[in-house]
Amino acid sequence: MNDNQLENAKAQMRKGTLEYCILLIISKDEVYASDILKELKQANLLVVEGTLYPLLSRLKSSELLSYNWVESPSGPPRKYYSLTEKGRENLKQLNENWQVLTESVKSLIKNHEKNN
Amino acid sequence: MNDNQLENAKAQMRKGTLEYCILLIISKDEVYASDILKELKQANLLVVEGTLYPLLSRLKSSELLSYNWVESPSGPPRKYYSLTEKGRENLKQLNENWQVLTESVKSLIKNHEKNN
DNA sequence: AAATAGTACCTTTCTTTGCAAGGTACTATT
DNA sequence: AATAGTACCTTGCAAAGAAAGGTACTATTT
Repeated sequence: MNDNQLENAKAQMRKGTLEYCILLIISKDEVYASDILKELKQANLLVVEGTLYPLLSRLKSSELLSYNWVESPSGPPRKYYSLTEKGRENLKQLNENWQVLTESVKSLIKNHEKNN
Repeated sequence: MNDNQLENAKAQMRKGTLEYCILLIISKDEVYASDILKELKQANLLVVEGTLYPLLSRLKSSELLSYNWVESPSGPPRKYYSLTEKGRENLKQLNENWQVLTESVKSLIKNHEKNN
């Protein structure tokens, strides 16, 4: 049993937003994996390669993302991702859902604060 | 492969807040499982028994929760849960973490909106 | 008294998924 | 030729949500 329950719960929170955040990032510019990792890091949302690559693949095969290969100035070629139409549609819904969720949590906080 | 990617991502978001929300609910009053399910439902956070019971057990064995048996006016006895000291400490940290996370997401939204 | 319905607890089984670790391959530099 | 840096991906493990099924207590109906 893992008894770092606190870190665990924090990780859970972060995970929940992962896909949403990645779609957000890709919605602006075409980016490749390292760009995404960098932006998530700047936003305090730590993610590693072993998480990101499979997730990008899943989103690709669900047709939310497309990519094209672009040669790098130095090193191997890169996969630059962008949102498909379906991806944009999806992101819009996740935006709404995120708003609803934060409101829900806010109401729970309000109804349960400072009674202990 | 499950290709309801949207529902999936929404579920992910909800899951991320689950433990936090449950601790919030228990922080106010002693409650038993059905109370928790009811409150989560009211907050649009659907959860089922098969999710809740194992989670409560985990929180118990991590010593964030304690319970006592209370006889029901009709039916089998109930486990009424309350937060331990450790549980309250934990909740405080999750509160902070939730604030930080929502700020992070907010900044991502700000930096990536309406450029498509 | 037996059967049924309602409530409350819990477990088994399956699937998804995050992540550490390891692997391949391309380019540039030493 | 060897090393370092970058970029892609996969393998294997563990955690955890959820559907379905199980046990047991009480109250009501037949």
